[in-house]
Amino acid sequence: MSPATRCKAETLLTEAALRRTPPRIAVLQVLLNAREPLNQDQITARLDRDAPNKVTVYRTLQALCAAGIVHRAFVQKRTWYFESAERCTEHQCHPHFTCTGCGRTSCLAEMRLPAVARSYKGYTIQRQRVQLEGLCPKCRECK
Amino acid sequence: MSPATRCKAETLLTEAALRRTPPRIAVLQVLLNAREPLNQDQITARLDRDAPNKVTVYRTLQALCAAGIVHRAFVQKRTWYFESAERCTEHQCHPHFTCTGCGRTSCLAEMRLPAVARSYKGYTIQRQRVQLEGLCPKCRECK
DNA sequence: ACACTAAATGCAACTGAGTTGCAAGAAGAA
DNA sequence: TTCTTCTTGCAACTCAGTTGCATTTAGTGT
Repeated sequence: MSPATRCKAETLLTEAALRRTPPRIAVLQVLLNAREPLNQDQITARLDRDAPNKVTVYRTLQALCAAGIVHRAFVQKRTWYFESAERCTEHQCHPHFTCTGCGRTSCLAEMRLPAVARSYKGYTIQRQRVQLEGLCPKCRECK
Repeated sequence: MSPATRCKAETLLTEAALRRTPPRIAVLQVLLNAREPLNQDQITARLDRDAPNKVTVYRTLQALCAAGIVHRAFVQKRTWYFESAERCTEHQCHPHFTCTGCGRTSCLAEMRLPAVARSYKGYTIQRQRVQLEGLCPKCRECK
C-alpha cells in the first residue's frame, strides 16, 4: 500500500471528522486502490493478516458510507459491494456494468451518461444511479 | 382480484410453459395488480388466508423471474422487491424512485429516459436500469 | 374417466451476511 | 499525562433466503 494512498485516506478521515484509527485507514486504503467495487470479504482478504475483526470492518464501512467517503455500489448475491466515492459526482454515480456471461461487475467510470431531468411530476431528483447489463469484451469474443 | 387479472396471469404462465398452479396464479395476480414493487412478505400479506407456504412463494418468484414474467426490481433492507415485467421494454426497465425523506420507492413507469449507447469500449450493453433518488411530492411539501 | 410421470408444494431444518450489546481498549482534547 | 468519548473485539442473535426430502398435483396419454 503506497504512502500516498495512506495519506489520502487519513486526510479523508480528518475532513469527515472521523478518528484516524488503524482499521479505518486500512479499509479506506483498500477501497481507494480498488479498481472495482468490493464486498466485505474481499476487503478483509486484501488486508490479510492486518485485517480487523469482521464487525469492525462492518461498522467502518457504515461510518465511511455515512460520511459520504464510500458508496454502497450495488448488491450481488445478497452482499453489498462498496467503492470509494472519488469518481462520483454529487448528482450521479458512474455506471456499473454487469456481464451476463461471466457475472462480473465493473465500473465504467469515464462513461458519459445523458443527464436525467432534475424534476418530474412533482418529484425532485437529486441523484441517479445507472446499472448496465450485457457482455464484457472478453465474453463477447467467446460467443 | 378481478377475473381479467386471473385470466391474464394464466395466459402468462401458459406462454412461459409453466404449470398453472394455484400458488403461481395467486402470486402473479398480486404482482399484476400492484402499483409498486413488492417484497415476499408484502405479497404473502396480500394473499392473506390463501397464501401458500413461504418456500412456495419463494420458488414461485424464482420461476417467474427465470421466465421473464417478473423482475427483481431492487433490494431494500436486505430484501428483494419484485414487479411484473409488463411495463419494461427489453432494453430498459422503467426507473425506480426512492425518496430520501420517507424511504418509499415507487415506479416512474411513464418517465422517458434518454437512451444509453448500445456499446462502449468493447462492452455490449443490452439492458439498463436506472435508480433515482430525491424527494417525493409529499416530502417536498413538508420541507 | 383413469393412470402415469414429471413437476410443484409444504415442512423442517440450515445458511450466512448483517446486526446488536457490552466490556475492554485507544484516539484526541485539555 | 489524565480524562472523556469514541472505537474495537467478542459472542451471540436475526432473519431473508435456501436446501432436502417426502407428499401432492398438473398436465399428458390411455
